[in-house]
Amino acid sequence: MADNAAVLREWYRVHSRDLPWRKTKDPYKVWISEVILQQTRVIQGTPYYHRFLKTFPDVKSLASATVEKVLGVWEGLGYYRRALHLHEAARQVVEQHGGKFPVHYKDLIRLKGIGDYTAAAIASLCGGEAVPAIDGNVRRFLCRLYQLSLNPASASDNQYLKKIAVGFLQHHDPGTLNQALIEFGALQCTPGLPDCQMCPFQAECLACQNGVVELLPVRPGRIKPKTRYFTYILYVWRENGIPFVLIRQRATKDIWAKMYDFPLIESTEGFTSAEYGTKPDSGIPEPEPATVRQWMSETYIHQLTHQRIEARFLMKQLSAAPALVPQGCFKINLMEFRGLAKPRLISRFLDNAGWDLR
DNA sequence: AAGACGTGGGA
DNA sequence: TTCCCAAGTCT
Repeated sequence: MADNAAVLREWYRVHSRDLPWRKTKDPYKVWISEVILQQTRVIQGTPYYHRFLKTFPDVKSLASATVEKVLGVWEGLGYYRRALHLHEAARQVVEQHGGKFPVHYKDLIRLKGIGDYTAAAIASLCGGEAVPAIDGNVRRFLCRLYQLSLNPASASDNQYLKKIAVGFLQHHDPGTLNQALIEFGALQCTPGLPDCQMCPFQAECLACQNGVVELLPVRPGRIKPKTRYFTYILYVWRENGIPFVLIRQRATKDIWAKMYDFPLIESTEGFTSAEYGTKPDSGIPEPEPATVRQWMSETYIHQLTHQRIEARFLMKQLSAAPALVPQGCFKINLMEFRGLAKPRLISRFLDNAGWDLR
């Protein structure tokens, strides 16, 4: 084959973006950037990269932080499990590597939240290891270049793709080559409407020659999002004129693991304020003291990749703090709650209807 | 091995 | 409005 690696290096020399995490070979910083960029656009992740490193400049500061603090910095980025894994992996590094962040694939792959791609990226960028870092960009480029209808769920297909990528890493700086492969997929060999006229591989690209660029790589079938109906119950009261609410920390299995929101009734259908309490599964008992007045918010539609949440907020204003706090809930002053990590849905509600709570 | 896990942006 | 995502990992 023509020297694709050389073509790619030259393309990268000319076209690579000046991204903040490319200025360093510190594996800690590269790790943070790689995790932030998982399933996340550069434009969306960049402010978080700066904020995260400012808050946690090194692995030890991250390891010694509380999980609440880590989640708080991550608030708004999504896929919050990443923040939990980051925290856990930092502790692993302190305990198992004396706080020195590893740069070898075999060590990296053992860390929580670091999979095949991220381990290879850090190992090649920071350790010079010749391991292929195949992300969505690289997969797209290679599948098109060689017209491969690989099954993304097939382990053997992915092994095959790795062998092809390794071919690009021979005799050169593997970190730079991996970066170049990724950048090429991100900027030139884009998912939709790539500008193949401008592509240095135009003559060699099998997908381009055969007019199947748009069909590759093969995408897994998409599942239609399921609708869930949330009715949040907001117990609101005042202490010395300051508004308080009842909140709770979410479980680890469902969406928004370990983040904070309000007591919640989930139903198979939405129900109205009037229906609240009349349906069998509208659980939470009437508080003591009794509700002074209550009203229902408008419906908030929260569209996610795999689910659509229709949420409403039933405000129940109490004359004083509830005598009995439901299991798992606790009282908090509304201002303090603003400082806790919460899903976007809750932030939106607070920004929007927060006035009602005063 | 398939499904879950978020968000904001663009077509 | 609705759909498709964007530098994956975990279970």
